[in-house]
Amino acid sequence: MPTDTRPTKRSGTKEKILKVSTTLFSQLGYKGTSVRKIASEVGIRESAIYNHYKNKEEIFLEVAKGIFSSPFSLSSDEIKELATKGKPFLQKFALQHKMLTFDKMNENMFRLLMIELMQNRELRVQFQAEFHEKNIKVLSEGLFIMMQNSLVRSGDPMMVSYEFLSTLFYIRLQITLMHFDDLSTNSLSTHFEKHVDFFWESIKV
Amino acid sequence: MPTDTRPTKRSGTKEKILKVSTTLFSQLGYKGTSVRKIASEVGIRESAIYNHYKNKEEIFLEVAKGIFSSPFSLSSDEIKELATKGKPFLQKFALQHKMLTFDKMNENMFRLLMIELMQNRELRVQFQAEFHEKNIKVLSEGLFIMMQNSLVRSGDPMMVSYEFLSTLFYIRLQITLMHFDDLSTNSLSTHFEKHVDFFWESIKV
DNA sequence: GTCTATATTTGGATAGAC
DNA sequence: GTCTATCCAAATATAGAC
Repeated sequence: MPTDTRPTKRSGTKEKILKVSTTLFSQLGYKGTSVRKIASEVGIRESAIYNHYKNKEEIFLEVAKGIFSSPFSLSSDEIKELATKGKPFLQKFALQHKMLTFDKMNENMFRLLMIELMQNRELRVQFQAEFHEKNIKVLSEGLFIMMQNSLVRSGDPMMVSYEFLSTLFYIRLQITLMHFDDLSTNSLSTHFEKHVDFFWESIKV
Repeated sequence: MPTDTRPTKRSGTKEKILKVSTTLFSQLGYKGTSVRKIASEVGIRESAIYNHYKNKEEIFLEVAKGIFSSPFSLSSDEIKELATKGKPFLQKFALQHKMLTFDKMNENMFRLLMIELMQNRELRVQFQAEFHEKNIKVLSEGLFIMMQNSLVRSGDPMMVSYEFLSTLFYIRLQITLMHFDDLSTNSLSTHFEKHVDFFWESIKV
């Protein structure tokens, strides 16, 4: 059987719907985005949408899947290795956040998260687990090692992680807001590095 | 003329509309809140709403006015006085944020802000000016004085203020999210104080 | 100032021809 | 898989009686 007999005809319409929807949802939110608008941008009629997705909700859920999927992560081994060096661990962590912040796709996802966070309980639960707790865990592991090695002053690793993470979040929020209005983020782009420098001075022994 | 001849008949309906709208907008956002729902909660018909407000937008703008109006502020004199003592300045500032966070009305306003921030340009501009810059200014003034008096290590007051403010914001966001789902914020309620303690240790000479 | 009735628009979704 | 046609529900808003 040399011929490709996959059932999916690859016209790409489904992918295009998803792409257009991602942009619209991240700019207008769930309620602000109509199936009409999606269809219009894709270049097909509303009814044709329903050949690919059961309803608007299904499109949104597909889009929302991408919110907490990060292209970056630190393995337990990487954490251990970097943490013994001290500052480079924080630098790496902050750099990953910076890259996410300036990545177009992740920016859309962050915007969508902010829009729907107050209106979607499931998203709040996921934010707590997939963003907050996950990041606190990674940071705590690193900081715990640094404390053991007397690289940083001792304290509650979770609490110190909280301090470090919260500023990264705020920088990301501000940059995302400015990008929305096509404002320059030059002055903010170095904030990630400045934050690491300030923080390291704060905790190093 | 002993009789009160004010043109406004004080039935209180207009105030009730505003109150109900505030709650609904802060829970469901602008698009999620219908005039129907507002009228129903107030206990009148939709059409009666229009005797008090021109349209839905006008109600929203009236509600939105309260977002950046804070019952707290620090005068220039208060800043100078507290800043010379060092830590008490930061404690006072953080305490004010804590009170805002746990005040029902301000919690609604913060929620509304978060919902509409990504969808309303005017709100983004106001957030930058009325929240971010205003707070950075107050903090910078205090920190500048502390640096002059050699109470804290020298550095860029604006940058240090940014570090301090961002964590307050993140704590507030988390608490607001948890209150939305009726979750206990016991473990978070002391974060404001812990943040001040940690931060003071970080910057004090 | 509130009501009933109604106009109008917008949005989600389906049926059936091609 | 896409189109036209259509339906239905929900939402904003207005007119006019009481």
